[in-house]
Amino acid sequence: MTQVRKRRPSSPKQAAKCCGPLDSLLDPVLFKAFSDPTRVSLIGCLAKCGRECSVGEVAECCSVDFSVVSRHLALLARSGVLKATKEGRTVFYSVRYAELSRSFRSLADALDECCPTTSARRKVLCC
Amino acid sequence: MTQVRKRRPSSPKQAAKCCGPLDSLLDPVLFKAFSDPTRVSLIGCLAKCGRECSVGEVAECCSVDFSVVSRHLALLARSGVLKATKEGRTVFYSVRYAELSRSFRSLADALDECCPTTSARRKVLCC
DNA sequence: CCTACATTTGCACCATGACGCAAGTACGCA
DNA sequence: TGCGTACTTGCGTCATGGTGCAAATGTAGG
Repeated sequence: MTQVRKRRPSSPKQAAKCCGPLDSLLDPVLFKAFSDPTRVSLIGCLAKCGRECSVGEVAECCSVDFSVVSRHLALLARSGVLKATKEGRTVFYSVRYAELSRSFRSLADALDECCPTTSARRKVLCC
Repeated sequence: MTQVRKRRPSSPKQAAKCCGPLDSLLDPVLFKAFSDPTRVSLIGCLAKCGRECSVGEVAECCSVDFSVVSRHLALLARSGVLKATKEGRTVFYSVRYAELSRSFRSLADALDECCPTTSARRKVLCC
């Protein structure tokens, strides 16, 4: 044993609320939505389409199973990336461009505020 | 069997290069870096710190094992989120604020361009 | 009501990834 | 060269998540 380790078995995966608005903007749920290549390709398909698409239409875009597409689209809707509109038995999905743009832009703003080159160099010690 | 499915067993997880700049900006690697709560808390710790931090300093911020912090920070550096600077046997990590801000801002721009409310409604059929 | 269609859900399988411990590496210093 | 410090890496374990198939659900139309 050559090293001191900290082992607090309770509360793994806690979110440390640290740096002002940055923490709330870095939502793991939103980023997880974009972290899978299949999901990204589905978003790309919807973007290329330029209109609302049904699950079946999106499924024609990619090689995975129909049910997989359904699950991915539902997850993306839950994450706030897509908007789901049900018409009869068909569900139309579309990209929430404006909301996403706003999220990423405010995240960029928050990052700029933290940037040591633009703001004065802070001396706050970590924890 | 009540449903037609497509099964192209070759090339799973292909990235469909669809909608102009959007696809290249939606890099799953970058988003995967932000998709883990522990990693996000480490980033928050570095942000709160406001300066370069060693692995040991960051490790004091959270409850996970030292080795876990080391791995997460290395991954974040590989993903382009952090900058690693080695001084002797100590590695200092800092957040690439400017680069990240630029990435997210250009992503927001690309999303705005795709937005049907700002640009003319397109009629392109998907696939 | 019955049937066809669009989508969702249950289940099993497998790959990936996060984690902790221990051992290994790299570096500075005496 | 030996020791201590700072970090990395190998390995086993466990949880999560992506996938495909089949069955179930929900919904319109005859």
